[in-house]
Amino acid sequence: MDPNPIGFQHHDHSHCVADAVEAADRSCREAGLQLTPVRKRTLEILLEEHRALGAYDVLARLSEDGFGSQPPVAYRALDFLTKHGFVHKIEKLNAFIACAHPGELHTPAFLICTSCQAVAEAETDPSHSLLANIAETTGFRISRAVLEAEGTCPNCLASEK
Amino acid sequence: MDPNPIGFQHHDHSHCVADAVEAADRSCREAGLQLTPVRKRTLEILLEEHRALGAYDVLARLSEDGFGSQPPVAYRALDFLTKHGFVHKIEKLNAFIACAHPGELHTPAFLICTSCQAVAEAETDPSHSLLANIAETTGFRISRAVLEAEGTCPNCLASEK
DNA sequence: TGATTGATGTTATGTTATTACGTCTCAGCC
DNA sequence: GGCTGAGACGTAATAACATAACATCAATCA
Ligand SMILES: [Zn+2]
Ligand SMILES: [Zn+2]
Ligand SMILES: [Zn+2]
Ligand SMILES: [Zn+2]
Repeated sequence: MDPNPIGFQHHDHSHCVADAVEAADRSCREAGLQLTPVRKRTLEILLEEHRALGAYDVLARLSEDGFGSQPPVAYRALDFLTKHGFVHKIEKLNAFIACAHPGELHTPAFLICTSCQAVAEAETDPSHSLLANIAETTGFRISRAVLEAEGTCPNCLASEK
Repeated sequence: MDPNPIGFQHHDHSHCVADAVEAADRSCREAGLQLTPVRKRTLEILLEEHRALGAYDVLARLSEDGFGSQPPVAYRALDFLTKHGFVHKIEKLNAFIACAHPGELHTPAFLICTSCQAVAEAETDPSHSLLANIAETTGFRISRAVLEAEGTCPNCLASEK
């Protein structure tokens, strides 16, 4: 299985890390946010891997790179990036992944392949959202939604046969 | 979708625990499953509380009742109940809650009030499911879905004013 | 200058979950 | 009866995930 899928397709990975970091940098400057070295490096790590990483995986990499070696170092950077939409947490995996569609405000849905561990981020249509409908009928006001599905990705389905 | 999710309304709780346990008992006998004392007691505990409980909360109660005191005791019972649809795990809370609509196969959606901690289980319409649509367009085969929303429940919205 | 804020680091601890292994029971079979 | 395999339950030990509390430093600003 491809160790490098975005969504479930192959792609040229060589430039997208730098581009995404650059975009985040610009976005932070505009918003008055500090994309500090640890934070930037954390984002790079997630982009390079292009898959969901646990906080301790990230921490190990940061530590190798000369940053602090204690859990709060990773958790704080991940919190910042998550809070500002550059990274998402996959609740089902207790893991983090770089946003595949940064910039726009969105409610992502994740498709998690239990065979190859790939994670794809799909966009949802807010107006037709299942949860929005439920919220409307029940009078519940949603602030954040978690949409995750486990299953088998197209690649793994194909190779099963 | 269920227009009347259990969770945000008061209701007479006195009989529903016994009824639900009875139903589970019957269902297990029919399916050739063993609803053993620990498993039954675990289900009772979750039904009595009628809210999401952590595995260690459940464990403490089981231990008080003379069952084992080590984590696997709770996790194994919860795994059994979850696997067979009597209990759901709320990923966002790392907690477990008794199913509000047992018996039918379903993909529940949870509404989690961050103000009062109430959790409501709403039914979803599989055919119109957001994730089902995504799966169709991407070729991903879903085996399990996690649908959870955090926000404010109708009761808390009302008392905010 | 002194106060405030926000970022980073550390130590220590808390919370959630699993692995590994021994025992018991019961059903199926000789 | 005695053997065997499967499944349930118990324990000890450990792994994996996450936060609290506190010290330091730099930038900002009255
Ligand atoms: Zn995203
Ligand atoms: Zn796959
Ligand atoms: Zn349910
Ligand atoms: Zn509430």
